[in-house]
Amino acid sequence: MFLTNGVRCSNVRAMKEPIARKKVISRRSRPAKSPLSHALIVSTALAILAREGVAGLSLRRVASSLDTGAASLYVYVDNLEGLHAHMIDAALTGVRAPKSKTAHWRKRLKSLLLAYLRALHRYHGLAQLAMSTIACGPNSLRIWDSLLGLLIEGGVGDTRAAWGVDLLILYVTATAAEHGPEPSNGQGLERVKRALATARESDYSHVFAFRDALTSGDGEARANWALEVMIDGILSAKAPRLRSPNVTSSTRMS
Amino acid sequence: MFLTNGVRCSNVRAMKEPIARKKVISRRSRPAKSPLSHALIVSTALAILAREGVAGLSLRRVASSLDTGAASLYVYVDNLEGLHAHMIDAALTGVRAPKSKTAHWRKRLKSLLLAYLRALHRYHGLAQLAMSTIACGPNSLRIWDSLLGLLIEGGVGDTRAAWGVDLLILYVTATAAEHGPEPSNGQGLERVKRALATARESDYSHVFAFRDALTSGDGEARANWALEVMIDGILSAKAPRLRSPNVTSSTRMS
DNA sequence: ACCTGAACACCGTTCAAGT
DNA sequence: ACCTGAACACCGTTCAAGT
Repeated sequence: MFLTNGVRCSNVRAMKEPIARKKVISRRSRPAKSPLSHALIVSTALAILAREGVAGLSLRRVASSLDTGAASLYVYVDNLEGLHAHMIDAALTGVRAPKSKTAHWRKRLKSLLLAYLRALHRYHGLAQLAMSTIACGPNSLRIWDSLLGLLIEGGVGDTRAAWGVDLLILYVTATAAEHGPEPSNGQGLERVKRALATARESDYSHVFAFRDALTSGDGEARANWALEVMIDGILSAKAPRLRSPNVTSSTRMS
Repeated sequence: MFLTNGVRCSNVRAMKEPIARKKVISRRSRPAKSPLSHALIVSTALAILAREGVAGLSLRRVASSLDTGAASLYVYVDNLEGLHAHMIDAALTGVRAPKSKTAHWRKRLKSLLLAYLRALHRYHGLAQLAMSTIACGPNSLRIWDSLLGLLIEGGVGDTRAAWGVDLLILYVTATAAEHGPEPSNGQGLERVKRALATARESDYSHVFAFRDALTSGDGEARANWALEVMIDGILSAKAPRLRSPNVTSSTRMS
């Protein structure tokens, strides 16, 4: 209730300030302008990200959306990076695997990873934040847990499961960051296509031969293919050899 | 000559300014303070990145290292993002695959990818730049070309080669960005370990069971394993099905 | 053609002061 | 306990003016 209200407030304020004067007549008639909270700050920040992308996101911008100064946020937020971490976790709320036994584990695994990909794509630039801040909030942990469970169900029960999950998540996050709906990346892709188009056969014969294949397919198609590749690889890979292959490690001694 | 000199100059100036007064007596005795150039700006920026990390890198900082104002750089550089792109390509200069036939293609492929990984790790935060700016300078093209050639040598001659190279490069770039030597990521890893340590078995049973495996191994060991996984996967994968599977695509008609 | 100072419109973060 | 204005030390980029 408060959350949605807060977000809408920020929406209104974002487009200049015509109503503002009419609404702020009395300081008594409303509860001290929706009493700032951690959740309100995070949801407002996500709303700004959705509307203006990563370039428009700043503590000052969030604060002005909330009709206050940036300093006020520091009661609820450690710093900008901390806010980013909480934004990521909040955006991952709905990301879940299909119910157990409704489909083959492999299908459910891919479904969860693609849901994660779509969540990152829902907000412009969220994936960039996810690349610079390793997410480890409750929603991230839940997703890790599900992924581990699905690989275990698929018979990958050793260190491969842990490293495999790491690989899968890293790939999805990175591909979202690279092929995200960000304007800068849109330009980036154009730049790449131009570079490929001007690559001469004498200099870069293989790039020349594959110049179309290199940029073919949309994001989801490529992600689909890459996930198949990695799952196949994880299934057929050897478990990595470590100093001590199972749980007992030096860290548990010290 | 000028490059190295420029870099050293910036090095000196970085640690306060004791010699400065003695050196800048005459404006005639030196060639208008090493005449600014694209290459000089890029190498100076890389030197700053190496010394102060991504947080210390800015156009103003580069300019002050070069004893001028930020505005002066715009003759040689489009903007900050353009500078980033050139820095990445410059840092990739020495990244090469071992000579043909000196080893199995698979060994040479991994060697090239690990050389790329090490190049990204040489400068703190360069990988982060590489994630936000798709590199497509001459050195990047050369690396792409080598990778494609090696996969082709390994019998992967269709669209898999193009998408496979994309996957491999994306992974290496992303893992360098995530496990980079950046202080922020150092903190990040600590945060993750703490989050894993406090994950309760009742909430996240699989994460709990694999909490050690999830953070075991150093960067290179994990990269090694992940590359094996992906190469295996690429070799055994089906070629992705597209509207038109080979070179001829709609883009060549228009 | 190249360089520059000053300005513009921003940042994150801190801190003394208010309530 | 919570909020705030003002300040600090920065940003990228533009532009008129100089040489």
